Amino acid sequence: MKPGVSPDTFPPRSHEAKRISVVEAAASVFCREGFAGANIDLIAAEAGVSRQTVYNHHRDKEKLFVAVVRDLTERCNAGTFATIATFPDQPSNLEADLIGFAMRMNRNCICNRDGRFLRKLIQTEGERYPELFAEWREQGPGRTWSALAARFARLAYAGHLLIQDPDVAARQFLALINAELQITFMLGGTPPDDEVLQSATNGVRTFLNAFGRQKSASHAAKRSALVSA
Amino acid sequence: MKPGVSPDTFPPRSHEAKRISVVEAAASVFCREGFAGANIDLIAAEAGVSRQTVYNHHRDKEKLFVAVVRDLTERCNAGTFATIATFPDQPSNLEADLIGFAMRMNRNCICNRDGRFLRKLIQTEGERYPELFAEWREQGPGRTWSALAARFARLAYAGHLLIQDPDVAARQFLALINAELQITFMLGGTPPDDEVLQSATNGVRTFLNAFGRQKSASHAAKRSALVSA
DNA sequence: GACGAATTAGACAAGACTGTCTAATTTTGT
DNA sequence: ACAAAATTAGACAGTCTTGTCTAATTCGTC
Repeated sequence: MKPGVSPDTFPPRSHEAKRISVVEAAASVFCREGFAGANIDLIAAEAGVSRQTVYNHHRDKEKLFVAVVRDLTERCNAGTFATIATFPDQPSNLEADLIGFAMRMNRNCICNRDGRFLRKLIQTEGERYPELFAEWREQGPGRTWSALAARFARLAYAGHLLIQDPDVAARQFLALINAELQITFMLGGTPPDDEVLQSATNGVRTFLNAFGRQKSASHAAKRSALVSA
Repeated sequence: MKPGVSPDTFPPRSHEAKRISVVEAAASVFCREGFAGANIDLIAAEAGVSRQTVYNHHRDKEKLFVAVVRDLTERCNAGTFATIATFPDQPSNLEADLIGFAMRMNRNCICNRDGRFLRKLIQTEGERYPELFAEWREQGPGRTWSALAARFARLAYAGHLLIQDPDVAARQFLALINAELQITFMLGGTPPDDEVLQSATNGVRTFLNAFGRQKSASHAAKRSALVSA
């Protein structure tokens, strides 16, 4: 090879930029192919670096994998806490505000690249790295659910909801707003916006029918529509 | 193939018994190691046959994988429809009957070996075999959800529930009764019986609060308990 | 008991992958 | 501009895996 001018990307990237490139490419390949099927040469090519650079930054395949999971976990947690911070503590329109929040949760934490990748890695390799994913479990869902439960408890205390156990309500809220996306998630896909909205809307309505102070207006309206049909 | 006397134990097993052994062992290994990581020698050893026998029954690794998925899909569907047949159409105690049904769904369709294995294979290899899993999707969740929705529609028509959209209600029912088991499922584990019961109970109560004719007694009781606390 | 089909253990070629090494080149800090 | 550090392409040994083949053995059935 005779590189008078690097034919790669426009400018050469820094040391740190390459480390990031490698981890990103590795995340993509590990998700697509699984740990065993992932190929270091492919990761290097996808990151736009040489194989040796991959080994320079991360001693071996296993260390690289751990780095990928830690990176995804950290970013997902940050995104999730940032999104929970937008929880509607003083709702003007409870249903609309909760649907908005549900959409933000889905878009920023569950359907985005990091969320999908981390979920897939947990599903496929979780049993192989118990300690690594135990760490994720404590830092991620454990604290996330507590934080969300606290917000629901506040809403209940303020009289907007009737909740017995805020932890249960928080888990059920998350389950409900994703109820219609399960199949897509299982196959690793990204649901289109309108499906996400549909699932969030249906989920929030059912949640409010269960935990709201009275069954929501939309429910009653559709009930009479059903009767007349 | 007429097995007049079937020596199921250590003595030599029949042709058909070996085919089953191979598929079972393959399911286990594919789940544990993923498609790429699965090793034919290991499958053969785990099935108690020679490697050549594996190749005799199934031309190659990919055909073996497809056979495993078809086998699991078929058994899971059969189990699911059998369980849906036990849906409480004429409930004496709606909450108790639905909790019982939820437990049967969890135990016979979701937490059992076939359910866990099939779910894991879909998650890990779903993107690699679009047509295979599209088939599963139509035959499995597609028909399952319809069948369950029909049962809920009947309950609603008989006046036991207030449901606008039975399909949405069916999906939300399944989401709710598993809401507390998500993490365990993600990591491929089997939740203990008491957790399954807890999740089913909480899920059914919330479901009935949302879709029942009035909020359930247990809810009202706990609500006053909460207020007094 | 005997015959054909199935099974077994093992060898085998072909290919893929990991992780190391080297020598040349490029980038970065000063 | 210069020296140190990082990066690159490529070769390489060692290992593993798949799928085929063969020759010996066992099984099912008459």
